[in-house]
Amino acid sequence: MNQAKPRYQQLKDLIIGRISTGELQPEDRVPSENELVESMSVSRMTANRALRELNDEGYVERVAGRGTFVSDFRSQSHLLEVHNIADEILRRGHSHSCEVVRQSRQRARGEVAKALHVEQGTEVFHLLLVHFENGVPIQLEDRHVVARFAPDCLQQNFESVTPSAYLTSIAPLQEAEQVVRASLPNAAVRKHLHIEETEASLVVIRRTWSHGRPVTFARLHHPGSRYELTGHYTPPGTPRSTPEEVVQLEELRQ
Amino acid sequence: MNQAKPRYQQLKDLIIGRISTGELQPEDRVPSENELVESMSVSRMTANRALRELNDEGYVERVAGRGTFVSDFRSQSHLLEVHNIADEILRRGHSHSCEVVRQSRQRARGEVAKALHVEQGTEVFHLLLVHFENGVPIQLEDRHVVARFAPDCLQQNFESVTPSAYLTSIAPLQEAEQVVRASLPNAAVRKHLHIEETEASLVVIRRTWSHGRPVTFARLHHPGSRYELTGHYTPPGTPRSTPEEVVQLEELRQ
DNA sequence: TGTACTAGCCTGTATATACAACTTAGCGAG
DNA sequence: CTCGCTAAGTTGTATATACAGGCTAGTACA
Repeated sequence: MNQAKPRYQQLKDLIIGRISTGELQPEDRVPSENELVESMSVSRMTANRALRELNDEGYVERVAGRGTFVSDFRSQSHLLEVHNIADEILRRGHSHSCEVVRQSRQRARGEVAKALHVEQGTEVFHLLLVHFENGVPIQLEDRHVVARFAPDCLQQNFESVTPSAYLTSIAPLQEAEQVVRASLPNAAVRKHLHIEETEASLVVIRRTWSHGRPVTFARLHHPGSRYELTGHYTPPGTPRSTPEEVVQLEELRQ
Repeated sequence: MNQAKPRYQQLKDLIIGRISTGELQPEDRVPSENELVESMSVSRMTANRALRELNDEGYVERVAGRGTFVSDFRSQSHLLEVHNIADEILRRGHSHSCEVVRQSRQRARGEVAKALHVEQGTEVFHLLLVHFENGVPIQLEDRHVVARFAPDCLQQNFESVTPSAYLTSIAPLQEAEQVVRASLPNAAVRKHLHIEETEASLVVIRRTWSHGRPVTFARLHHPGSRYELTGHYTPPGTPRSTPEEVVQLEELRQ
């Protein structure tokens, strides 16, 4: 059942791994194509494809004549792009960890049943996870999953596999809706996110479909002082903004 | 000064051109790699790279053994879509009104100067407007505009023409960046939005460009209890959601 | 000492070739 | 007629090779 991944993908995974463990820090030099040819026994074109795709995906930056270097920030992502908190953190070159607060079987009630298009009392799984960026809590994930789409959900270890990765493995994402809200979090949320009573939280409510049916419904709480959504809009046919401009925006955010 | 584009990019441009003129419709078959080898006199690897990147970018879908086909269009709106509060309100069938709190000439300082890429002390206009939906305050718009792009800004009556309409009339929007944050508003913001001390606000910080230069920088404050951003995501090739499902989401928001 | 140049590394692109896996149409045996 | 096989076309991947062009450090020369 386990397909052997293509060689260029193995190279990408290897390098992403080194970035995510912190072995490679932003600005660090990534092995050159010729070094990968030597050490990994691949052709230069294969090494080229791996590094080029990592460049396109924003993990690294390549400079002809100098080399390939780990990126500092993620290139623009659409606000609505369905993103995975773990990938987002890793792409920033930071470490991601996850703590499972609850992983249980429940009967769908009220809002959850309505959102998932199931009858009251239908079996669902409930996940409550805290995601950490460099040890600091950055997201409280409160997720319900329709049980029959994910029968082995309770057996998963979500401290090593992220729910996003698990869910896309059992059901391909086909559609998603998001609502973004600002609110004052209750005591339980404040406790998990380590925030003050006077701090707002940014809440993303997301529902995703597969095969025409709602599969999962999640409320993602973030500390207002440590998290924001960013986006970039360019009408068709406009030249990309230069990295310099993006840096300007970074400063502006402080 | 004009570099010759690489061959694979020329192929991509050619195919994108055929799609944008309508010569190639969604679901239509795109020339295969071997056909491009013949007709364009390139190697198969070059044709492969062009089609593979068009696939990664969502223009086409490739199926091993069958061929390459134009994707169903990606006209879904992004959360990031630059929207106009007045249009949004009118679209909901509600009434929009606007109160001008301040409309003055200023010298750019600190964050504003940096965001607009101008020297400290450059002349800018400052607008402070409150937008109402059915008489209820829904947005506090705190906007700075580079003066030389909008010389008659102070003469405008923003209670009848919205700033968005005015600004697009003087300078075509070419690029925009947004940051979305949750925060606890200060007393002034609370007063204008008629909200309690214990209510969070959703803040959209938006910067827009025209002709390669920042033109305006706005902070849009919204009451957390009465405003939210919504979005919808559909990967290429997925059937659209039915109106019924959207209605379901509306209910869910209550 | 200072400047100019070059050797060596790096990425970027392009080609020719090869094999694997998937899909479909068509053909042939039963 | 139907089932199954095969051949041809397609994408997916991998390799070896080649040349162009950017960058840098170190060397040779003035």
